[in-house]
Amino acid sequence: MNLTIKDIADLAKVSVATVSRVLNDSDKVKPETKEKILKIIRDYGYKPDKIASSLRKKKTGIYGIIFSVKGGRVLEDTYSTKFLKGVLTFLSKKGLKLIVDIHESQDILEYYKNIIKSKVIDGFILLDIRKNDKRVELLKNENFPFVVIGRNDENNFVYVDSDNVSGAYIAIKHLKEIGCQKILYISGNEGIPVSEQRLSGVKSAEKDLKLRIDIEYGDFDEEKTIEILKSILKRGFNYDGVFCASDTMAYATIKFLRGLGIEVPVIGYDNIPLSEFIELTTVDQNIIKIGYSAAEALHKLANGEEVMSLVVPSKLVKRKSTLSFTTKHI
Amino acid sequence: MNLTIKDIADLAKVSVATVSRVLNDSDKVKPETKEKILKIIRDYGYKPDKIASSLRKKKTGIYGIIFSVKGGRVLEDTYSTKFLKGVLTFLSKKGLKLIVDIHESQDILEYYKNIIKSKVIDGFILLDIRKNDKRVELLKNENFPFVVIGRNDENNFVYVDSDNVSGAYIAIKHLKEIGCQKILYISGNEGIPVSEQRLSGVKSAEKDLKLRIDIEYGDFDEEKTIEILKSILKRGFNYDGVFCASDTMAYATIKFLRGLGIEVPVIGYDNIPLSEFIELTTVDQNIIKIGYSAAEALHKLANGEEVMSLVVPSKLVKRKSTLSFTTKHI
DNA sequence: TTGTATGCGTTATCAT
DNA sequence: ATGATAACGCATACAA
Repeated sequence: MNLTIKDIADLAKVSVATVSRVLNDSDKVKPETKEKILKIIRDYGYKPDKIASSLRKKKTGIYGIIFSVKGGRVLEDTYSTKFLKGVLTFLSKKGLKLIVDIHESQDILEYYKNIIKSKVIDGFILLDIRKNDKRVELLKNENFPFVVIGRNDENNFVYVDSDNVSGAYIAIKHLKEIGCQKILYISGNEGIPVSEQRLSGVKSAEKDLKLRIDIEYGDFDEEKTIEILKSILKRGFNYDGVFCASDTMAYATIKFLRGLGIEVPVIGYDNIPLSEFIELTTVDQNIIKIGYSAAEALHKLANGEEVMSLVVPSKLVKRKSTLSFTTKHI
Repeated sequence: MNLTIKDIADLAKVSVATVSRVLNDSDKVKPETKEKILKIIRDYGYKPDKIASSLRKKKTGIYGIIFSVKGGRVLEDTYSTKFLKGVLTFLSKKGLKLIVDIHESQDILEYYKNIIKSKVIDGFILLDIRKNDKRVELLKNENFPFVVIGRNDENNFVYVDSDNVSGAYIAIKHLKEIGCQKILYISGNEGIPVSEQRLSGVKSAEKDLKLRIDIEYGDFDEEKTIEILKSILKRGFNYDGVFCASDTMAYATIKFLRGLGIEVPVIGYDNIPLSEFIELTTVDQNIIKIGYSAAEALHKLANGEEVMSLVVPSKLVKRKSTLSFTTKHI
């Protein structure tokens, strides 16, 4: 049989109200009685029932994140785990919990709605945000706390995003530093925010650093990258540096060019595990930090605090794919 | 303002008891009134408060898993995500939830104890099981439902484990099939269950298939593997096939031997992402299935059903690290 | 500073 | 087949 607050009250010869007060360290309790109660709580190993407490307080201390099985983060890549680790690092420090869930993408709105009404979580972290995301509309209507990872055009919400602009900028800057003058940038899909942000960083670096940078639009993947390179080769490949919007593209680039005997500095984006292996210089988004900050923001939001959106800086991880060229170029 | 069961009862002109009955589809309710109530529930979009329900039912429909930050699965590798994906696939199908947590390894028992007493979860999945694992003792004492991933010596609990014995067996069998006769097996650390199971599979394959297999004890990691290979090379390397207890070891082996101009079929274990990249033949544990089965077992256990432990078969993923030798050997 | 009493939204027991 | 009502364990408004 498990102890309840009533049992503790009886043992301490006080009322449940007083025990409840020390449990939530309300100040209006005499130090002596507080000590007495705490001792009994310790001696008997009493822990309050969080479900009962949640029902009363209308707060559970549990937050939620839903991974889409199709079309979004699938909870299979290292992004997901690193992100989770960041989130959990914050939450566990505060004694808070996280419900991780997955869902097929169809009736996703209904799914969110059910979870909200079931009252088990205090707030959501939203992944894979899209333009005119219906979830944002729903959560705002329900006045339910949430934090978005990434941005869209509206940004009528609190978000935590990677600083793609400066991330791309520092990559180009590094190419310049090792002596590159005419650079090829293979972008991600046109029209999606991440691509536009990275492209914008590339363009401002081009201006600031007085470089010549050609832009090609890829799709973050290998095949398209190789297509692009092939068509460039027809008119002659005369770049002394390549920057790609993803590590996958960078990998494809190196492999393809090497097959043709062309060796040129290449930088990728994301720092996926493969990149360490092939020693690819790349932009690391600091995903753990993003997760941590998102959890922190959500918790504040759920407690009625004012919260600002946040852009987390990335850092360049320098490896052989550029460093091995430093001597040649200088 | 959110609807409660009382509101629905009033709208339907019945008592809350009746509404509760249709909610939990108890059979003792007239079809017409049931329909009437269901219609109102649908029309008004009512969803019961799970916290209130949990308090009454003494069940939340939430399960828990705790990752150790130090010394265990760190929620950083692909094992963790694949496993989670399996678990969540089952749970989401049943409308159940999962709390994912991390914890520093120190007062881990206290941590489990707190969570149990807080009443928020109905059962645990235990990772990184060890000999005489204190958590097992605790959970058994508390009579709290749990399922273990892996085994130890006692096995006085329900577990879901990978079939390391047959996994190792099929690897050796494949080596034999491509013509290997004298095989080197580099084991994992002596004395831990996984190592012993894989070794046992190797040994029975040795007998069954009439092979000559030499055993060396490594530690699942690169450095030790290379040490072992170096010492073998002193007396001459005369193996025509190598099987390693991990992909990492297999990778080290290939790299090291290749550096010496030695090309020999190599098989690893785990099918980590790198292995696809380097085209390493390896044993895949089917981690997603393990996660799925564990969640299923836990749910049954938490509902008082009898549950058997389970050993999930692995499969061999054949790639170039062995297939490129098929012609030579035949 | 402490106690009393009520309610949080359900489910279960016992009537009817 | 349905209703009235007492729990579930805790937190809080109000009283003392």
